[in-house]
Order: sequence, then C-alpha cells, then structure tokens
Amino acid sequence: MNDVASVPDLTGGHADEPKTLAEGAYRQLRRDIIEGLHRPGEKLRVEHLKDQYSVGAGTLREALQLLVTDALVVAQGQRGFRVAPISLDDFEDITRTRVLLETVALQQSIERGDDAWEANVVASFHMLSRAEDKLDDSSKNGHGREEWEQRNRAFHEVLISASPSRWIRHFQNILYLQSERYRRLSLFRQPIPRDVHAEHQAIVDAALARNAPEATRILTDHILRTLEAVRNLPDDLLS
Amino acid sequence: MNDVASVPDLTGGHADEPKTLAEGAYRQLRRDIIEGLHRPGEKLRVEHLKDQYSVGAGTLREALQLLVTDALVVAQGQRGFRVAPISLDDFEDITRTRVLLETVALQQSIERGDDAWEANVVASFHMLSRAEDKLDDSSKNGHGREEWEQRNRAFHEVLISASPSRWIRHFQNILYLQSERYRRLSLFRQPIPRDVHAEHQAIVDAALARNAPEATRILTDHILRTLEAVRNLPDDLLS
DNA sequence: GTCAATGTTTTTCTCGAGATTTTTATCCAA
DNA sequence: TTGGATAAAAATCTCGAGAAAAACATTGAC
Repeated sequence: MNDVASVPDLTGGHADEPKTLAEGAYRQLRRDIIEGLHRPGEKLRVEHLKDQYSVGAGTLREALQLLVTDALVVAQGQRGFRVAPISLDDFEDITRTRVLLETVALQQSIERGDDAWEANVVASFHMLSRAEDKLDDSSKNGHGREEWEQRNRAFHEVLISASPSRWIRHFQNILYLQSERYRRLSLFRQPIPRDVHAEHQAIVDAALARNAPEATRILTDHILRTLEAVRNLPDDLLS
Repeated sequence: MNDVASVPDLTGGHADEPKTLAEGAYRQLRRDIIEGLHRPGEKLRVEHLKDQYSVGAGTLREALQLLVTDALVVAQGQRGFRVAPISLDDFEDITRTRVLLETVALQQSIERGDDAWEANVVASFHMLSRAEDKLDDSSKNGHGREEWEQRNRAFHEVLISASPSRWIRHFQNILYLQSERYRRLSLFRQPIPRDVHAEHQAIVDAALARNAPEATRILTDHILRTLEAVRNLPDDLLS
C-alpha cells in the first residue's frame, strides 16, 4: 500500500495533474462555475463549450456528467445540461447540513486524532495565515484569493481528517464546494473580515486542547457567519 | 404547473421511464450491481458490457459515470471502472451516517409534516405490509423481494419527506442505495424476520403521535439491526 | 533462477458524423 | 390580435473507428 505515513497533501487537493482530458475539462469547468463565469441557471450547450475547452463533444459530455456528481450541474432528461441554480433557501440548507456533519466529524477527530493530526492542523493553519497576510498586503488580486480558498478548504479538511467516517468526509467535501460558490458572492462585496483569523485560531486552540464542546461551538458560529453575510446581500445577486 | 396536489408517487421512485439509452443502461447496471451480479471489486470492461447491455461504448461509459455518482462504481484515472468494493467497516460507516441523517430528518418531518404527509406515511406503510404478506405466502421468488425492496425504500423515503432539507434527503438516498447492497447479502441467508413488520408499525405509530424521541429511537434500532445481521455473516461473503 | 527489457495484445480514451428529439419560427384561421 | 398547427432550425443523443495508454507475455542477460 502507498499510504504508509498518511501524510495528507497541504496543496489544497489539486496536487495530481489530471490524467485524462475529460478530467481536465471537468476541473476547468468546475472552477468557472464556482467563480461565477457560468451564471446559475445558465444553459450549458455542448456544441459551444467543446470549442471553448478544446475537447470533443463526447469528452465534454463526460466532464458535465462529473459535475452532476458535485451537484454543480443538473441534467434534464433529453434537454441537456444547466448550471445548478442558487437561492438563499438552498444556501441555508447547505450551511445547516454542513454544520451538522462537520461538528460531528470534528468531535470524532478531537477524540481520535494523533500527533500527526495535530501537526497537520498546525501546519494547515499556518499556510492559511500566510495566505491571509498576502491578501491584506497586496491588492485583492485573483490569484491571492484563489490561494486563500484552497488553503481555507485544506484547513477545514484537515480539521476533520481524523474522523473515521469516510462518508461524512465525502459529503462534507460536496457541501464545501457548494458553499464556495456562495461565499464568492459575499467576498465580492466585502473583503474577508479581520476576525476570521481569530476564529480559526480559536478553533485550533480548542482542538489541540481536546475541548470538543468549545471547538464545535466556535466552528458552528464560524460557518453560520457566512450565512449571515450572504443574507445581507442584495437580492438580485441571487439570480 | 403539474404538481397541483403534490401527491408523491408510491411506486418506489422508478415511475418515469428512462428517457435516454444511457439512463436505461444506468438503471439496469445499478440493479445488477446491487443484486450482486457484478461482484464487488470486479473490473467493468466497456468492450464486454456494451454488448451485454445493447448500447454503444460511449453510452455505456456515460452510464458508468452516473454510477460513480452513487459510489457504486469507482473510476481510476486511465485504468477504467471497477465495482466499488465492500467491507464490514464500510457498512458500519454507512449505517452510522445513515442513522445520523435519517433521525434528524425524521425529527424535522414529525415537527413539520401536515395531513398529506400523515396520509402518505399510512399509505406507504400499507403498501409495504402487502408486499410482506406476498413474501410470506408465496415462495421467495425474485420479483417479490424486489417489490419489497422498492416499497421498503419508499416507506423510509416518505417518512422523512416532510424534512425541509433537500441535501439531507439527497445524502440519505445515496446511503440507502449503498445499504441495499449489504442487506441483500443478509437476506440471502436468512429471510426477513417477522419483527420487522412490528418495528415499522411502531415507527408509524410514534410518528403519527408526534412522539419524535420515541420514533427516532425505534428507527435507530431498526437500522442498526441490519448491521448486526451483516456482522453475523461468514467473512468470505464480504469479499 | 531471478530480474530487466522489449514487443505484442488488450483496454481505455477520444473524436467526428449521423439519427432523434426539442426548440424556435412561420403561417393560417378564428 | 390571439391561438394552434405545420415546418425549419438547433441541440442533444448515439454510434463505431482510430489514437493513446496500460497490461501481459516472451525473450535475453546476469
């Protein structure tokens, strides 16, 4: 087996290059949808997109099918594909379900995490902090924000990585991807507030102190805060 | 609009015919995998299967991709598709996650369900009871068991149908499909025990009495019982 | 006898064209 | 002007063949 040391990658999950054209198109499309380049509800015509992403029709079709797995694209019978619509209700559902799963997983992680898990938590938190510094210093360029997104995701992933439930982690991955789409809307208006760093720090402290109730409480507040930010957005952004 | 009365289908969810060849192959393949016709871990070669399911190579490929969504098939980079392996650990994970999601959803359902929900619960329970009768009377023929599976699934689906969380219901669907695969193993050895009907009856009673703690307790025991049955199976069945 | 390298065979992946189905546009009658 | 039916257009869905990769078998050297 090749997971000898079980050292998770801190690169954000996109370490290995796509081994197939379809997977490459899938990743490109996924980022474009999350970034809002393809608007929610928009029709995704294979004939047009195949040129844009430089693949054949069948290959692009396969990429779209993969996106259906992530629920970022919906397929309707004999009527093609469409970007999954968004709504405040949907984000509320995503957030509450995410809180449910992520708190349980964090609890298990705090119970069972070993030294390596603690080290990974500290390391990914450090990576995230550095990305935050870069965001403050330089202007809000696109690459910096993307890097922050990757490291924020890695941080949350590492936090629950010691949970024994692969299914909870799997569902959490899907939900995180979904919420990324909504968070992008709120970040577009207001930059990352300063206290986010403090919240992350508090989660790390409580987790390392093996204080599960405190850690899950802070994590819950932390996730719910993004919901509030989206609630305060102008309605027309949730087209 | 055509959902005037919001009457859910009690046919087990496979009411509408497949509108595309790919979807047809997908459903056939899904049943064959759940039924164990394709063994866990088995390699699924497109060239062989395309004749067996009477579709083109690209179409079968698409069907396999859909199965990846349900986690019944795993795709490995440039090395084709494979039936998802099974293990006792996996089933334990599936069961515990299912308990977590289904109890929350049932609680919400009991809180918010209206008259129509109550009627659907009673109706689907009746359908399930009839299927149980047929199972007892006639021999354990294949069709009867399949019908029971469909109605059992419909029953559990209706129970949580009043939950407002589409995401929990979505995840529950996936997990139910997974557990069906394992349940088939235990049913193969021992027929459905008699007290399953009593358990279902107790859940219905508690749900209609709006006794959420009691209903979730029984539901939890009910789901965990299948885990015990699988635990007592000979090890070699979990190949 | 073991191991590495090479060549063959199988399988997957990709593409473009044809067959169906859906969507849009046009026309005619009420 | 509105409504429905017919015809044209566009898009989806499907298929089989060719290119790329992986798995397998054979051979040869140490």
